Amino acid sequence: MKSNDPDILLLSALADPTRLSIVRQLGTQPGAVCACDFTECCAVTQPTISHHLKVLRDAGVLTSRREGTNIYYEFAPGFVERFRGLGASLTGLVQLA
Amino acid sequence: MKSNDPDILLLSALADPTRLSIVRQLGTQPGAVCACDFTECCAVTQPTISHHLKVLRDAGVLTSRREGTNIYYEFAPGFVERFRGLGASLTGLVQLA
DNA sequence: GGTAGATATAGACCTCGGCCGATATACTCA
DNA sequence: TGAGTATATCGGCCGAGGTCTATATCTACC
Repeated sequence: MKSNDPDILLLSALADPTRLSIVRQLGTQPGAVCACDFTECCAVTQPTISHHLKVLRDAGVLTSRREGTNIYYEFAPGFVERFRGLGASLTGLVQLA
Repeated sequence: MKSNDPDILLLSALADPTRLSIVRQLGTQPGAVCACDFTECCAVTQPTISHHLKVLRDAGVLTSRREGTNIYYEFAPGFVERFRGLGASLTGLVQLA
């Protein structure tokens, strides 16, 4: 399977219940969110959350910055546009208003 | 893992190289495409293509109609809008122009 | 330096799903 | 009805990846 297509990477990153919960939680609040706040939303352990955050980072969905001992995550710049562009390119000629 | 979230179903359906190739091929030509035409785009056997088409159908990406012995696939009505809406809902408050 | 808290990494386990060959089903036409 | 073509289903194999526990790394503070 292994694909290096960035679109596959992006879609795969979002196509997981735990990761989509993380992304949704980020979407419901403005600004960055501390990694420690994600452990509540999903019934998984801290290492698993950390793993999923890495997947989302690698896919270009999120970016992170350290602040003391905490690490804050937020949407990567251009992610929204990128997701939209993907949808548009998928459907190609099939145009809409 | 098993999720019944329709968004997960949709994203999972698209997050596969073979299926994304199918979707892209559909996007490059207007109207419906015969199932027999997908066997060329990907280096997989006919049963595998059939399997992927079923996944895409079940996820609500495609619809099919029989025409003699051939079966024609095309984007499900509202798929484009649904994909867009998903992107918008994911990013929630994170607004854009 | 030493301790405590937050996050990441390593390694193992097990399920999910993509792939195939074989076969079944659906349709057409003679 | 029987042969031929197109598509779907079945059953099994195997690698990818989600999850865990244990442990390492990083930072702050005393």
